[in-house]
Amino acid sequence: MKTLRLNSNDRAVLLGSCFFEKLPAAASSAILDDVVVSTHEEHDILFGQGEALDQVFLVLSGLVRLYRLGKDGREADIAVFPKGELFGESAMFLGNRATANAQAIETTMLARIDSRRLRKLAEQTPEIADALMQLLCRHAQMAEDCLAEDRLLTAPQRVASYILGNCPDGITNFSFRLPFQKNVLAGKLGLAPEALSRAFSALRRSGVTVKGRVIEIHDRQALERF
Amino acid sequence: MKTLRLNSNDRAVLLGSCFFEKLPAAASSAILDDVVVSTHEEHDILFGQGEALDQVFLVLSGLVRLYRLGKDGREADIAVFPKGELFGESAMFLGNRATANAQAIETTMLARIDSRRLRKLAEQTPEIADALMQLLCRHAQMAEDCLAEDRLLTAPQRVASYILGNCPDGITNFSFRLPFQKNVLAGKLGLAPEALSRAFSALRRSGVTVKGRVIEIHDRQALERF
DNA sequence: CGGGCAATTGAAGCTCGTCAACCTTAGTGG
DNA sequence: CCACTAAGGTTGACGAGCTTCAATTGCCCG
Repeated sequence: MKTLRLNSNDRAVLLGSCFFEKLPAAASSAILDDVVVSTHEEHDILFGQGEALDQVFLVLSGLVRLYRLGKDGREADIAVFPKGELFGESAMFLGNRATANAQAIETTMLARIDSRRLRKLAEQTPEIADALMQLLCRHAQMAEDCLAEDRLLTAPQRVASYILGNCPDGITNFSFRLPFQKNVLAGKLGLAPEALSRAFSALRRSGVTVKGRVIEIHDRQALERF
Repeated sequence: MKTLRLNSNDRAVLLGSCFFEKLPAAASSAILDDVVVSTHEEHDILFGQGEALDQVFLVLSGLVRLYRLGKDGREADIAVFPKGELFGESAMFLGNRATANAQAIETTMLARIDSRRLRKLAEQTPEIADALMQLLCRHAQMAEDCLAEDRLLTAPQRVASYILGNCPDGITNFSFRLPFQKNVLAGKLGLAPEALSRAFSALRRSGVTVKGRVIEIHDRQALERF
């Protein structure tokens, strides 16, 4: 891991991210004042469950996976964060201890924000507090969505749901590229890689073709009915 | 559903709840200024997924279940809120739309707080904003915990984990009473009632006895190893 | 004592995880 | 240009774990 200062490109990514987007410029630059940038290789562990954690992270490039470990060493993914996502914010309110592990899935650049300072800024600036609440809310929703899908849907249905989530409304014919390896998608959906493979096979009958990372939907209706 | 004003007992429950506990008195009474109380029978639906929702709820007595519906009518529990818990707060930040259904599991009294007003108060009062962030964080964690347990643990392990969560540290012999029907516990753990039953059977061999709603642990170590 | 509901138990079926083998692709070096 | 390798992905076979349905037991409150 190397640490750097913030360059202008990084700054653009930060300001364009979901969290900073709606903040007034003054608030943003107050936060960005002492941001540090770090780079990580694929498979690098960013922090581990239970460790002290006094920073909040924003993905400048690459991909980060949040997961927990079972007693037997098995891993369960909680979330996957692409470029522009802020994560690690919950430690801020839970005694500065990480509640999960974080790992870089690809070569990744992170912006690191001091959480104590951010919290102080949130006290002084209602807009920042509001942005934080929206972020927490979004993350809570993501987890609840996952939980509900895990409990209500079968593997092919979860995959169908993921595909539909990437397909604009009112279009029957559509194609898009997975933003990561199938491996990662499987983890995100709570499936073994083999199960994901079989799910794709099952969806072929409903007009889904998969070539490498490219997914084509030929009949949106059929997917929705699945 | 009947609606009432706030009496002194309700007020005590509110002020003693996790959310209000740490708030300065001025902030609390500002919020409680226009609180309304409503009563509900067992099985009453409090609100439904997708409905407009401009209130936040606090359980004064009884029990509330948050759940989502699958296409086939099956239900997946997201959370169960006992007395003193605040819920429905996420709608505040997501366009005032409920993202799940809520149902009274028992005869229940709710305090209803206008969410627009609460949000305004949060802007003006950093302590309220902070309490909200902690609440959101706790709820996010609860969902993540559930998700991780669902994915990492078998049914008996999840039940063991639930029992251990109700058993103070450093004690080998312990007994407590379930705060709700086994039915509800099954839902909370993402199990069919039959599966919960079988899980209890399996745990008998590890020193857990169940009589009605009373659970006895005779060997904490054995449970932890499970 | 009996009705009704929760809880338990049994049997059957389905979904998914696991293990192993195989295929495909890309990258490497002769 | 082609053989070789390595890693991701796919397929098959099998078993574990949970759901479902059905029947039974246990329990509370009339």
